Amino acid sequence: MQSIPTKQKIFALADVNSMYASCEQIFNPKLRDKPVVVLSNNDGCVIAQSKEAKALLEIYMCRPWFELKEEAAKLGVIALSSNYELYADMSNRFVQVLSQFTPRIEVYSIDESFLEMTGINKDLTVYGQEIKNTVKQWIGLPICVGFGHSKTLAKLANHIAKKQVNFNGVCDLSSMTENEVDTLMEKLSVSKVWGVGRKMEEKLNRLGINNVLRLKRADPKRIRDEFNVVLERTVKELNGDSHLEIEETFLEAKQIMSSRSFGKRIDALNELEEAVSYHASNACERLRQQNLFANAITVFIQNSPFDKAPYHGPIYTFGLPSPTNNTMQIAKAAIWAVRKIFKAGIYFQKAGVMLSELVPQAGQQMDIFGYNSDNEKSQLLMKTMDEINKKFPNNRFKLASEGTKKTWVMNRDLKSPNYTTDWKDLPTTINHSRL
DNA sequence: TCTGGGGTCCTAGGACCC
DNA sequence: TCTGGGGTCCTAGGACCC
Repeated sequence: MQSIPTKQKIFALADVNSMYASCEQIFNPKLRDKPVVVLSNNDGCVIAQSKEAKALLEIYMCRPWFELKEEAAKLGVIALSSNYELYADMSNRFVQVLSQFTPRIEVYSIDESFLEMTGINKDLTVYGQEIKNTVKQWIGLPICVGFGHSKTLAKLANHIAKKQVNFNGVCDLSSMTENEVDTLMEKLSVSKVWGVGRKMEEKLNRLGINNVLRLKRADPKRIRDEFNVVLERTVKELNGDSHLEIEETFLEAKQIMSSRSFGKRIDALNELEEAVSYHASNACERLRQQNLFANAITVFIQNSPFDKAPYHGPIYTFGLPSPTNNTMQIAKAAIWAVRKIFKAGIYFQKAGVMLSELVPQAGQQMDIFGYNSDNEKSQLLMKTMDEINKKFPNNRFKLASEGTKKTWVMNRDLKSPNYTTDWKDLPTTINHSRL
């Protein structure tokens, strides 16, 4: 028996255009209307391009910067290291503005949010323009908005709004006729669908499903047999049958990871200990922000897959004696683990710490002596540490084991100032003359 | 010299139990 | 002379997302 939807839902997806590049352009007028690229940590790869940079060369994305540098310089492309403090702050402001338009928002990533629009009796194309213009006016970010009867359709609508200029940044699939929607879908490759990556695209194409319309019309049962339940759900969502809800509630993390590649290769144990100690401290800070405690820790170190030497990536996971979020305890455990997996003569490129089996404060277990190993004194110390670090982010209060030399720290040579989160970087008339 | 970091969900297969 | 079947839990690995 087929269930008939009593009332179709409506979702919107609001997404910032070239988020990182746009943030940089807002605060530095010299970057406006210029080709700008933002680089990953260590200035490794291109992870964002302004629309001007995209126009020059689409394939910059995800390619290593050292290969592109020269050519980019000739084309007048300006490169910047990523400034996550700035992007995170702008992202919060973006969500603030969106909350003016609907009470139900799901912050999906740093640059996109789903909005529940069911029951909002307005011309959504007009409403979308209003959202777009308000965000632009209040915080300066350019966005696109897509509407549809499922999250998957809202995502697709957003893609259309972004790529097809005649939509002027807003696409509402929910008010179109089935024929109009199908015509749009027929022109899009399946890889544009949320949840279809490279592997699935290849397999779908082999089965003759080479555009979105064909995926929409595919038999869900067959898709489930050939692929999995997730893609089956996607097919239903493409048909306007909503299976994914807005997730407003803050989901508790299941694991917290801190890892990063080094600015240079490292073969000394003491430097690896410093890096691992830093990551333990960083992960613990995020653990405490969510009032969680970890039961298990994983430490890994690895050389680069791009180096000539064979891949070596030892990884060690073990349970902690009792759930903790104490930086000193976890850093000690991490150092112990890295000593265990360290091998001399390997030039390591990356290290990381992952905390898992996370439990909320209430679920904290007592150890066999009947009291928490995280006694009140150490809790107070952690709290003080977090408060100091919040006030002085550039002068962190940290463990001695993190070291002071930081030879392993990543390169961010081209980073812009922290315009919105650091008083001394606040844009002023004086700073503007410098820009 | 230089090739991101942080996640989630699902599945298959092994171990173990009755 | 027999070698079933179903359930659960765990782990590793694949695929995907931004």
